[in-house]
Amino acid sequence: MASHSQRTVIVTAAVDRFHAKGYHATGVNDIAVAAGVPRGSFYNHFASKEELAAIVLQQYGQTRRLEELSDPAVAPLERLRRYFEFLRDEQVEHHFTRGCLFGNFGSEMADHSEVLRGGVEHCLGRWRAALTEVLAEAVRSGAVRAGLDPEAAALFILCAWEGALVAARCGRSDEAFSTFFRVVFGSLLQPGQDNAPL
Amino acid sequence: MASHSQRTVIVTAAVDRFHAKGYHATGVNDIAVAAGVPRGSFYNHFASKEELAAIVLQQYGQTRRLEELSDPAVAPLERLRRYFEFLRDEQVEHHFTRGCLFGNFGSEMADHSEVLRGGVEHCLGRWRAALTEVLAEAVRSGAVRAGLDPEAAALFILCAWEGALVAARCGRSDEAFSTFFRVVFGSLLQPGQDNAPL
Amino acid sequence: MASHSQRTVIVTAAVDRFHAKGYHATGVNDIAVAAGVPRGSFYNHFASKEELAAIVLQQYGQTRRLEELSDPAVAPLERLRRYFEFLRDEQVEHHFTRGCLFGNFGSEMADHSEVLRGGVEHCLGRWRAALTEVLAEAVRSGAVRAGLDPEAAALFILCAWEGALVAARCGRSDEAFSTFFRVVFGSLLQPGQDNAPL
Amino acid sequence: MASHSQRTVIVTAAVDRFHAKGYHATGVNDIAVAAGVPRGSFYNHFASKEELAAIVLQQYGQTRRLEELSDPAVAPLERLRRYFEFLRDEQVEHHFTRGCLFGNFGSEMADHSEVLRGGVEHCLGRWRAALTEVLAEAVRSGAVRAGLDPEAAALFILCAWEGALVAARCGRSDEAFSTFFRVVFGSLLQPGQDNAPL
DNA sequence: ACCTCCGGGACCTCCCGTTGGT
DNA sequence: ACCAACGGGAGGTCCCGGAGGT
Repeated sequence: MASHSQRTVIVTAAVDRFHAKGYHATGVNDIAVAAGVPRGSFYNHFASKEELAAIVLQQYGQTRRLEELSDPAVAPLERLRRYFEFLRDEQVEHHFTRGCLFGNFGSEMADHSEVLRGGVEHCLGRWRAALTEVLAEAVRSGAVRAGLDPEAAALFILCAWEGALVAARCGRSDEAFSTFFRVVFGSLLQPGQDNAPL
Repeated sequence: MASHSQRTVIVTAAVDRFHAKGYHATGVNDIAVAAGVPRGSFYNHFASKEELAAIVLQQYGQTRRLEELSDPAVAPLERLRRYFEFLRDEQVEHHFTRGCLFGNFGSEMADHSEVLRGGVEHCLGRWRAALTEVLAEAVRSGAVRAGLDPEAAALFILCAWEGALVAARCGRSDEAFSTFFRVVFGSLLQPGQDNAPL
Repeated sequence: MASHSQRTVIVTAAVDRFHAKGYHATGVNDIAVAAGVPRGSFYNHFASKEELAAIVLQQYGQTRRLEELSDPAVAPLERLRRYFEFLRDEQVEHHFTRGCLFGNFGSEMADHSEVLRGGVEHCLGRWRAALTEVLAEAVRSGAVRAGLDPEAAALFILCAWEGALVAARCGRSDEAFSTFFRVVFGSLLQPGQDNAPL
Repeated sequence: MASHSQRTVIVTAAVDRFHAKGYHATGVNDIAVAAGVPRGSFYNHFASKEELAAIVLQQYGQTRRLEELSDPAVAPLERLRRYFEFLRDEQVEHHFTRGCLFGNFGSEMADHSEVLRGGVEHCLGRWRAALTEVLAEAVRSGAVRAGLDPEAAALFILCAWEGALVAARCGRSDEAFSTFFRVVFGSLLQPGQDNAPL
């Protein structure tokens, strides 16, 4: 049990460090220090830094609150908006730093680690699936036009969001976020066309 | 000239290495080897790896073919499409690896290097400005609806593209690219609404 | 114990190398080679070269035989003389090279490393305290005149000795040492005045 | 001529840098930057860093104001006191940093560079000779007791001073200096013995 | 005569992963 | 099961000195 809790402590610390500094810039030692465990015990719990990173990806995924996307108490489009507002607020709190661990790892590691590329792919897939479901609901409820392809829209919106994160980090401003909201909720997901605000 | 040949060689090699492996995973030695210069000579040309990376950013920017975006011989929307087709083909040739150096550096380094964050911001700004100009032309020519805000659309499209690059790398597929084209050219930039393909 | 044996080996080697070559001219690698340990292990034991140097200072202090200065079996003045004869003989054995690590580090590093400056200050303070005690005993026993201020005399003698070390190294002769003995024991610490040999 | 003045600029800058940082910690580049000359031109003027250091030693010697020690307008003992007050004030101005370049180079380099060891020896010899002369005058004038050996006293005082410099640097206080003055001028060079203040 | 550029080598530091003893 | 100690190797940086062109 002790070992299990220690493992949890390491993973939690690793989520934070990897998110803050990226894969290469985070040392095994950084993580051990942040977790308050002796460095030497690291390899009792994880075969390698890479394996830990894959676990961290899963753990980070559980903080993405995908369950809120399927809350039946809220209208689908409103749910979607609230969801991205949550993501946006998270970034604002961090002063537009850190971005999304999926995008960060994808960008830094996809070409160099099959396990991390696959991990990010899996996580993004689950994310996309959740978005797809919300959008499908919205179509069914008539909140968006019938012709919208939920799967494609989910992918596109997800890409736009990930790109907006990078732009916001580099610009240290929320312009990319506000534009994201304007386009996605004011135009892309609007039934009519006359009121397209973009 | 001869006196700068070695510097140029280093920058060229560095563009390739940084693009392929990212900032942290690329060693000064990697670059020196790739450039075929002794590593001891590196600091005769660049104050630091970070400074070189900033120069690499500029150099990479010059391979983005922004000038094609202002070719008056081609209709604005067609120009824009061809431009992103060029970017897409580049990725396909690399089998969906590497992505965009701007996004890569932005994601990996924006929080940790002011000079690189600023460099990416600057490059993205020039990129966005070029996109804005094309879109403004498209509006003036009636190719897209009059209400479109060229500046906002440019930022959004740029974000969507950067996100698509990450998704394509992680999925090793062009689905993100084809979706990008469907949405951007089939819906976002369409004057009418009946044909919205998304 | 075994777990500290390597650390001890490194410190011992470092005392020798720092003493022989000074701080800057001694590389971490020099020390590792002298100690017979792989250089990669160095930072398992010491946070930095500077930290090791501080430890070396303490270790060197323990070879200064301060305990001989408080040997009650020998008359205070005789004790003092024997003590400096020991120091002198050490230098003669080394053919007037190396000098005193305290003086060397003080001269080379005091302005550039607070930790080493403080370390030298501390060591010199303990040295001075031991000298002060001997001189106070000598005053109490009447071996030197009652008016002598032991604390001031200790500092002065210590300074004169450190200076003599530098002079002897540069002159490759013991003239500075013999003069030191003539003045200190023949004049400064003499009760009478007729026999002042200087 | 231009080359000669440039050489002078380099030497002047080198005196300052070597004095402030020591031999090893001062790079040829540091000196070139401080002198405002291109680094590459350094070896047009000096065969090596070591050669420059030897020249710097001479140059530094000319700032020691040895001529003041032979000013016939001032009584010998007063001259001597004023001289060391000048040296002391110099240190106080620098907040007890830097010390004496002779002692610094002697301590750091005597064992490792014959040319610098010899240079320091020569400079200290000239210094000692000047002190010897003042002391001999003092003896002749009856200001100090007839039995004093000027040559030995000069060496001893010089050693005590050099040691005091190191102690003052490490302690960041003038205690070593004030003690030096008390002992040298209050005791060592006093004709009588009853008033010996130490 | 000058000085840009060059370059082999070494600097201190720290990496990630393993081993051996408790 | 744990973890201090280990270790081979590489990290970015900078050294002093020379070579070659202006």
